[in-house]
Amino acid sequence: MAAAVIPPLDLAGDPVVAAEQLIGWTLLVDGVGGPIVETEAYRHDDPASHAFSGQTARNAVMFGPPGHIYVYLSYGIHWCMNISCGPPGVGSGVLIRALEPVEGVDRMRERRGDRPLRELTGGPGRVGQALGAGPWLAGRRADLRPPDRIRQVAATVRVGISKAVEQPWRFLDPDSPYVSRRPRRAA
DNA sequence: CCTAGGATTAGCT
DNA sequence: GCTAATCCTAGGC
Repeated sequence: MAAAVIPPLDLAGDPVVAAEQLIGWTLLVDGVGGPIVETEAYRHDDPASHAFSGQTARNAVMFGPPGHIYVYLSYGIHWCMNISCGPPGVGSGVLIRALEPVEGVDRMRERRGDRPLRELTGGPGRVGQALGAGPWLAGRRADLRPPDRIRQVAATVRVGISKAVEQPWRFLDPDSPYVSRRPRRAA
């Protein structure tokens, strides 16, 4: 029988490509995490990107080497996790919007409360909380493991932004119950 | 210095 | 469906 084809992962190039390839890869922080099922790409020349206005102390990780963790505080409450992409100096990344809670579920529940699996890591703020994200993770190398199986990948428009809203740069596994919300088709 | 607003979520109507 | 919670950052004065 044919060997399973592991999708390639190239974080050093276009974050849109990386965001699609990352679906199915397992992300761990100190052993806690699981397969990524939803991402969004943020290009350097993208008005919706934190890197759009140039490098600052806060977004510096996006301008560093690919494969490192960029965290930011959303709405003053939620620490969201990204993986830096592209060649150093450019400034791009992929937001991790949802993953399947597989490794360290107990620790996720310690951090998120005793909630059903679907509510542990479905949403960028939830992923951050479940994996213990905060400023202390900034710049750490992302712990990524290859997919254990092939997944479907659907592209939709991104969520919660006010600029470049038409770009279909959100990717998700349409068969996973752990995505943050049902897919909406790109216009 | 001061202010507006955000890559969101939870809880209530 | 609507909105409060909560705080950091960029940008304007």
